[in-house]
Order: sequence, then structure tokens, then C-alpha cells
Amino acid sequence: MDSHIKYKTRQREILLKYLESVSGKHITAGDVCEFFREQGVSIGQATVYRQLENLVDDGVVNKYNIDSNSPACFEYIGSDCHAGGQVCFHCKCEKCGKLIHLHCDELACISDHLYKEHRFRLDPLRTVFYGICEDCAEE
Amino acid sequence: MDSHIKYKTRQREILLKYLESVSGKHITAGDVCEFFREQGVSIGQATVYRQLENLVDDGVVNKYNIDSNSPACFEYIGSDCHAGGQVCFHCKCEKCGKLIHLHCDELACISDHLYKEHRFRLDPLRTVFYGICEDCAEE
DNA sequence: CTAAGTGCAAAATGTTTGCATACTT
DNA sequence: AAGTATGCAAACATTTTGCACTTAG
Repeated sequence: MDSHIKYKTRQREILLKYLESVSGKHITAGDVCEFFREQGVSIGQATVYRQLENLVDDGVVNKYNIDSNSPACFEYIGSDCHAGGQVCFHCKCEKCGKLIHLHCDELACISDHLYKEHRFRLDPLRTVFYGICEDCAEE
Repeated sequence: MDSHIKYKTRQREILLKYLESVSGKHITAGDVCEFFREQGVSIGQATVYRQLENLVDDGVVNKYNIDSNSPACFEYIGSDCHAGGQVCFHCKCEKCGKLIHLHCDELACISDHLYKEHRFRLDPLRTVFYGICEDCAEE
């Protein structure tokens, strides 16, 4: 694999370290910028966007496009992710906009059903379940 | 079901007619505006966005978010697929773009699981399963 | 007559780009 | 030294919003 990274820079290092530290969470480019600003760490937002894109190309993080208006989400997966078989599904609340992600093996039944009954191979990376979340339902 | 449409306006009618005439195709809000401009039909772009969103809420068209940069796509699906109180799920092939309609009782387990285990109320009108269809898989 | 929809232009949003400077190797 | 990355600010594209006006019921 030809990696897109050529130089090892301070910015890439701290970005990667941060993403790793919040692995399992969905992080937007804005989140990243805000975090570093709060920490007093100086990093340009253009760099954040550029490095995030590099990391996606290198397969170290995943990028999710939930809505066309809401910002893209990134999630650290490391380099040996796809072998781990840890698939995750996403639920998006239509009311509050919250993004829930489920690392749920039980949801495999969905893939199974779609494949066995309909010969459709579900792509969990791109599929988003829309609906109403628990909190919003209580109203 | 309470529809979001209250008034039947000229703009909604021509928009719906246009979308129906290109059903099977992916149309962006920009495409819609351009088409009407070329036809000499006057319609404000804000209205296009607002009515498209209404149509999505009504389940008459689907909205697809491919990238966060590229514009959202809309596709006519009609109202007859959930006419008899029977909602249907949609699968979209990422390769050939085919839209497959599945009827609900077969997939009730998904809603059930999401609700029982995760307290999430799935909205089948809005949710689209992405993946690879049978035909495209044979390659 | 009233509620809902429209259209314009302006604002908001998220992301990308040009370019001079700084850093890695 | 050469090639690459950074940071800023400006550019960009898409979508949303405020508000006065029009239209459907």
C-alpha cells in the first residue's frame, strides 16, 4: 500500500493521538479544532481537514456522511480494523440530530436477513437508520 | 398519517410532476432549479429546498447523502408503495444504483430489535439500506 | 379571513484553495 | 536543498432563514 503520508509532522501526530484517545466516538473536524483550541494547542483548521482526509485515505479512520448539512464524522479504527470484524451501525435521530452508533453483534440479523431472503449485501458503513431516539420519544 | 402538506400549490405540483418524470434518476436541488430555469418556469430555490424536504417527510421521495460536499440527491418513489398502510423499506445498490422495495413484515425484526434493545424508533420512510444487489454481486 | 406557502437576498455552514512561510528528510 | 506540510484568509458550494408578499382553503 502506498501511504499518503510522507512526513511525520507534529500536527499529524497530535491529531492521530487525539482520535485514538476518543476511539469509539464520532468526531467532526469542528470537534477536533475546538478540542485543540481549548487545550491551547495551535493547529490550523485547514491542516485538520487535510490530515483527516489523509488518515481516511490511509484507512486509519473512517469517514461518515450522515447528512449533507451536518458535518462529516470521523472515527478512529486503527490499522487492523477490518480483520477485527467489529462492524458498527449508525442511528440518526430525526428530531435532535443525535448520532448513535451501535457496535452490536445482534444487528447482524439484519445483514443475514437481507442476504438470505433478498440476496442483498448490506454495507453497514454507509447505511444509516433514521428514526427517533429514546430521549426525544419521551415527549 | 399526518402529512406535512397542507396546501396544494403550483410549485409543489410541478416539482412533483418533474420528479416523477425522471423517476429512477438521482436529482439534486440544483438540477431542479436549473431545469425549471431552462423551461422558463419560475420557482424560487428556497421553495425547491422546502418542498423537497416536505416530499421526503411525506415519504414520496427519498433523499440520499453521498458526500458531505456534494449536494444531496433526491429520487421519486411514489406514494403507492406505502398506500395500504403497508410501509416499505428501500435498498439501494451502490454499484448499479438500483432501488429495491421490500415489504415491511419481512423486516419487522429490524424495527423490533432497534426498539427493544436500543429504544430507537426506526423510521422506515427515511431509512435506506445501502449495499450490493444480487446482480452486481455476480462479478 | 387565516394559515400556509413563496421569493428574494442575506446569512450560515462546512469544506477547500492559493500562496507565502516553515518544517522534514 | 528539495519536497512536503502548515496556516491564514479568502473563496466556495450548498442549504437555511428573515421577512414582506401572495395564495389556497
